[in-house]
Amino acid sequence: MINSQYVDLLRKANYKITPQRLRVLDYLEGHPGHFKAEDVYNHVKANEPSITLATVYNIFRAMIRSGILDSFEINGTTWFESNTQPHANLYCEKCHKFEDFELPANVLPDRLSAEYGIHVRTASVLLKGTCRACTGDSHN
Amino acid sequence: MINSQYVDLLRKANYKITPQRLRVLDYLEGHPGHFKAEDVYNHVKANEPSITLATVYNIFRAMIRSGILDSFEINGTTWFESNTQPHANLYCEKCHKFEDFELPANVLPDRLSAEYGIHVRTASVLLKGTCRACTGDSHN
DNA sequence: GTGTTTGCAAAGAATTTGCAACGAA
DNA sequence: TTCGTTGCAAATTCTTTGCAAACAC
Repeated sequence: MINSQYVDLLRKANYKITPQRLRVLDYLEGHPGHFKAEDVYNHVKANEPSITLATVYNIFRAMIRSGILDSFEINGTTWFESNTQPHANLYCEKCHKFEDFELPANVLPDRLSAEYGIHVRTASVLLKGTCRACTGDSHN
Repeated sequence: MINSQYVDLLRKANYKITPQRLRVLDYLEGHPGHFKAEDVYNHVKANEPSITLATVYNIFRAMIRSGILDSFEINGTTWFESNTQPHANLYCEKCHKFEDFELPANVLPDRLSAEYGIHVRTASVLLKGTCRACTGDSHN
């Protein structure tokens, strides 16, 4: 099964494998991009009607601690993503979608740690502006 | 007066110069680092007792639009800073203070815009980890 | 004078908490 | 069996809003 890597990560971090957590992993499989708690809540509710938003938040915390998810905040809401590799997130202020961009090697956490004599646990690069599609768009 | 540059920026953006806004500028002058709305509120209250938190938020919005302040979010609260030059903010998870770091030229907004064919209006690099002081600290 | 800003109280949005019942290991 | 997890409701925290009075220009 395609999610077994994530299941392993949960197990390694001493989390139990519950049906709710498996349904969230299903969501990740089908949605490689960026999502809010409510997006996942709405999706999981279809198969697991008793689940609550609080449980989704709870599960996200476990998954972040397991190394499955990363998160960042925009305008008071937290966005999650399963791309845990260092990268830049561009939030398009026109179409309100995200686009990922590679980061130059010299801003990767390890490089920053080494260069500055600090310990960088997480690094998030958040760009706000206009995405490729909307920039190329003539009618704006 | 040392704040005249900020006053000019407010004027250029068509904002009026009110006593409350001047008191917030006073705060900036004495606090070059990172602060929350409540920090400024508590400080300004001393000279302007009728000010409210809502007004501070209101003033911050005007100052962001004037190019005086930048902001970013951590754990559900918004932090503000008057350093509007591109840089990385390290949030130390041990001492809960911030430390600023220069960014390599290839992650400056203009470079990213050019390289990726997008328009980058703001770029925020947020590092979480352990600051220089706490990393060098033996007892942890 | 005119339109902006302030102060106040109340609303809003997102996330967390407490706790009893449930369930994975 | 045991302790972590879920579901539910309520609470919290941060930020915004509506509106009348005050004020900058």
